[in-house]
Amino acid sequence: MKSFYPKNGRVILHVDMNSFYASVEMAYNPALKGKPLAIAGNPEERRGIIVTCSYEARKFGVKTTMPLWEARKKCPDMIVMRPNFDRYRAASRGIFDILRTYSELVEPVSIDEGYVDITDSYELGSPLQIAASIQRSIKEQLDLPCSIGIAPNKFLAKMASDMKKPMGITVLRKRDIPNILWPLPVQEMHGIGAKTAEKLKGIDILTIKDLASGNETQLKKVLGINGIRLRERANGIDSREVDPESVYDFKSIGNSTTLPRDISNQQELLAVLKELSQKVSERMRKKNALTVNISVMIRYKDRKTITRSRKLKNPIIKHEDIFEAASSLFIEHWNGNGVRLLGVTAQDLVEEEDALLQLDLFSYEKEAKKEPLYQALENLKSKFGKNAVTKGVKVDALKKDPHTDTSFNKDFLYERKKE
DNA sequence: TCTGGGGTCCTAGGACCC
DNA sequence: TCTGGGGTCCTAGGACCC
Repeated sequence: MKSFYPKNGRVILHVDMNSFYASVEMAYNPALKGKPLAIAGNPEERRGIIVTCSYEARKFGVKTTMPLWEARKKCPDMIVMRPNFDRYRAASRGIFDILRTYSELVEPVSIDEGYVDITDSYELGSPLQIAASIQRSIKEQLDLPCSIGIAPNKFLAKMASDMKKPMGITVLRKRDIPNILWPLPVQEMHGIGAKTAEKLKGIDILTIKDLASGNETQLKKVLGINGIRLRERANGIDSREVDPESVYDFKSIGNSTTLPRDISNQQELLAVLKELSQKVSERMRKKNALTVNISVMIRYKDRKTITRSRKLKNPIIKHEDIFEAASSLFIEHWNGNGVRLLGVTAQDLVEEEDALLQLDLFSYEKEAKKEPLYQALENLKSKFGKNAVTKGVKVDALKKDPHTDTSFNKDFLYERKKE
């Protein structure tokens, strides 16, 4: 079995839940099984789009992101439910707990899909046996269906999991690429959407095979660096590792909302921004993240959407500070027309320690002009509390300080931190 | 009768510095 | 009088995915 894979290669699974939200509802209420079911937002609040639907509903042509009225026209007997996110999150936790019993190298990529590196799990059986066991466990323990792709890298595993649904298991070896991957139209590829497919059509690239042998200079001209990467993927090359830590790696935290009706009253809009700021702040606290960049999104009633962002001098986390940044951005850029959607996003997140470092350096630059370093640090300490003085600050601050005292080393500073 | 909300990554142009 | 070229930061927007 191991000889199926290149020497020293990896064995990666991509586990993809089938119509996840709908399946969770069916597991929760088995009377729904076998029926056309859609999870959709409330049309009264202008959130009436299909989020997920069961395979029975798909038979009628119902698709994700389709407006609810259109889906109902196609499938009048469809059962429609509002999303129960707590339920889905609980199911998701259960799934990843199961996956982690097969390998420690589990990387969730969204609520309903993830990669598992089973290269070192050979004692549990062949890759095919492991995949079958995972699929069975998830079905038996949680009553949820999934499809699994088995391949030597993430990209191929992802493509493979898409090939048999529901409850499929697909092996995609390097040598299968010409027969299985290459005949597919290029837009089937993960990472290629309508726009990219259109651009590729312009240079006569229609299938993944065309892309695999495409002219690099031409691809770079049309798609930039992404063109080169897509060509690599089309050839089955992908060196990304399965990274269990990436879940903790947040780049931004944002909340947005489509308003139940278009609003052009500034007070009302500011009230919405305030609520969004509070939500963002709350989520940041849960993750111990601060931000140095706030952005606001405004979608007007004609659906024209703008985003405006601002870099901040100091990291913030309090909802008042977020609201202040968001509201000033809004007031500066809102054109007065009716607003359909508002969003607030904290971009450029920094961890608490790094944030203190930035805070300190900023303050230090001011202080250092008048006092020697040790005095400046004392002042910082009294201002921001002892935790404000972190190891990072000292090292950087020392580098910058013209009055550096060599006895003023890191050890001393570590001690200070412990106080 | 319309078209959600959560993200990531990349590009491009202007400011600014050397 | 006539102006280079590289690098980085900031901002806005686009493309894509689930």
